[in-house]
Formats: sequence, C-alpha cells, structure tokens
Amino acid sequence: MPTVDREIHRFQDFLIRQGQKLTRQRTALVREIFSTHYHFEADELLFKMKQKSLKISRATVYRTLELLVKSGLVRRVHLGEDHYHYEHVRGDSHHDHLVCTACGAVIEFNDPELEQRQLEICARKKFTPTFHNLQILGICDSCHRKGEQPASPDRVMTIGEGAMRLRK
Amino acid sequence: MPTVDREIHRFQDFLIRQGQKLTRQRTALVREIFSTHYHFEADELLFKMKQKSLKISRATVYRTLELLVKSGLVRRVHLGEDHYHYEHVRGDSHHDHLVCTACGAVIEFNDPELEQRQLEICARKKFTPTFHNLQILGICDSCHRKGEQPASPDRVMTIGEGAMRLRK
DNA sequence: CCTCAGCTGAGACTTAGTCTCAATATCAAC
DNA sequence: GTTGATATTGAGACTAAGTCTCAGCTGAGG
Repeated sequence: MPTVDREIHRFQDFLIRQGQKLTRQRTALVREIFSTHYHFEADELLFKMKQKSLKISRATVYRTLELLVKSGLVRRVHLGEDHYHYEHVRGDSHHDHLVCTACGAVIEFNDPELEQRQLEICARKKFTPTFHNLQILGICDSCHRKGEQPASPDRVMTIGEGAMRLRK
Repeated sequence: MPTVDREIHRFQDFLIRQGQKLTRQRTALVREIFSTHYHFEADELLFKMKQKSLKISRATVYRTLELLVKSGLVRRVHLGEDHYHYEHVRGDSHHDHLVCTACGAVIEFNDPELEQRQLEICARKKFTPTFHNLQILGICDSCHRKGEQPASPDRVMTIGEGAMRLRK
C-alpha cells in the first residue's frame, strides 16, 4: 500500500517539525485510517485496532487523532450526532455532507457556488470565516424508494450503528 | 409578560394533544426560556432555575427540553462545541449561525439564496432533505479589530464560558 | 374533591472523552 | 551499535453531559 506510506511520511514531517516522534502506534493508526476507513468514530477505530491485535490504548487513539487533525491529514466532522466523526483527507478537497437518517449513508458534495454565497454572507456581516460545518439531514434516494420516513430533527439515528462498540 | 403566556399556551396545546400535562416545572421552564435566554445550554438553564430558587431537577430540565424541541418551541443547535445548545423559536424564522471563536458571539443570518442552493444540491443527489445545520466559525468584526487570531478548527473556544456551571 | 395516569427528584448509571504518572520507546549524537 | 534526553504509551481514575429508574407526588377530568 504505497499511498499509505505517503501519508505516513506527511505525518512524520509534521511531527518532526514539532519535535515529536513517529511511533509504532501512530504508524499503525495512520495505516488503518487511510487503508480502510472513511468516516469513522474514535471508538470504532480503537475496536478495529484491537481486532487486529494491535494493542493501542484509548488515550493513544484520541491523542493521535488530535495530532492528525492538527496536521490536516484527518478532519473532524459533525454528522448530526452528539459526538464526533472523523474522515481522512487526501488532497485538499473541502466538502460537506448529506446524511441519511434512515440508513446512515453519508454523501459528500462540494459546491463552489454554495461556498461563495457563504463568503458573501460573512462579508455582509463583517465576519472573517475560518471554517464551516454543514450537514443536511434527510432521506437518501434508495431509502426514499423503500418508503422510509424522515426522522424528527432531535432524534437522529446513529450512523454506523452496525459497528460494534468496545466498552460494554 | 404576555408574550410568554402565549408560548405557554402553545406548549399546553401540544401536551394535551399527547395526553400530557402542563406542570409547575414545565411552566417555569418555558417562562424562563422565553423571557431571558436566547442561546443557552441545558446546564445553564438548570443553574438559572436554581438561582431563582425554583427547585427543578436535571432530569426534568432535559425531559422538558426534549418536549419543547418536539413541540417546535425550541430548537436544538450545534454551535461548534461538543454538546448541544438550545434556542427558543418565535414565529418560524429559520436561520443559521456565525460563531466567533474569540468572544463566543453568535450572529444569526437567514439567506434564502443559500437555502435555495442547498435544495438544488439535494435535488441533484436525489436526496430528500428534512433539516440542516450550518455553522460558520471565525472572528467577528469587533474581535477582528482587537487583532484576535482565528482558532484552529479542532480547538474551538467555549461559547458562554463565563456562565457558571452547576456540577463542581 | 377523588382518582389515576403522568410527572418529579435524587441519585445511580452511561457514553465519550481527558488526565495522570510510572514504565517504555524513539531517535539524534556519539 | 549504544546511549541518553525526551517524547510517548497504557491502565485506569476521572470528568462532562446526558439518561434512566422508581417511589412518591400532582394535574386535571369526572
């Protein structure tokens, strides 16, 4: 998996610049994140590592995710739930998310016109934007065909409910 | 405060339709929410009630907020932190938020063109939207003049940090 | 003013995440 | 290849925000 090696190097460069080290655990996490996961939760990642008998503690998972976010290799996103999700970043393509409240599917989109309009709004309010976060919740095409009904805004289904959780 | 009475009635109508009751605690919470708060946290509300020596338990605060959200009188919003904020709703004006990461100010905006563009994106992806959530984080005008620097996306200051918390 | 379904409070519990600190690993220098 | 300063790790205690339980209380229709 040569692509993953590239990400590992990018991470190491970032770490060295801060006087930090690339450890076995950090390498394993980057490898895992970039080779299999796309949107994931911290706990899910911890579980995957445990499955592969790579013993990495919860603390290390969270600490490494923080570093990855700082380095720009991983992005932290809200997907309509009350905890964070993460996604790996290849290249620099910013995007936002459509989240299906029936099946948990996440559809990405990138719309320059929408971004532009946001900048105009900020300019009008004399606000200097640094970052934004947009999720549109609703029902995806295939769930719509199955006759799924929208959830009410306060009761949003868990994304990736299938994923097993570590802590009993 | 006659306006608050109108909200209390709306809430009672909603409750009666579900075979539920308007209690002393629920009335007090609606009164508090609609007379003083705008964006607030559950714990903050709990604290305010305690200050006024209205003994309302944490459980009741959370339960009532859930009912208020279901009734449409209150909206649950993410403002870039890892827990929810709430805001009361008068009329039905949907809006999104600009959140200053330096001072915590929250600026609302409503931009029909932006909303329209979102609908177009959904249509293109055959996605049926029910709800969306947009926050733009950045630096507001007055903080900008004071030379405040933007926070990095993963490290966002607490909104309403000044507010005292209940649990030690 | 009775009755009973719905509501409340106290506090145990849960979930997601952070912190502490002794033991361990990394890596630059030798 | 060894050394040593320093960063990192793991185990588990801790925290924040929120949920749940259940015995006792209360609103409101009759």
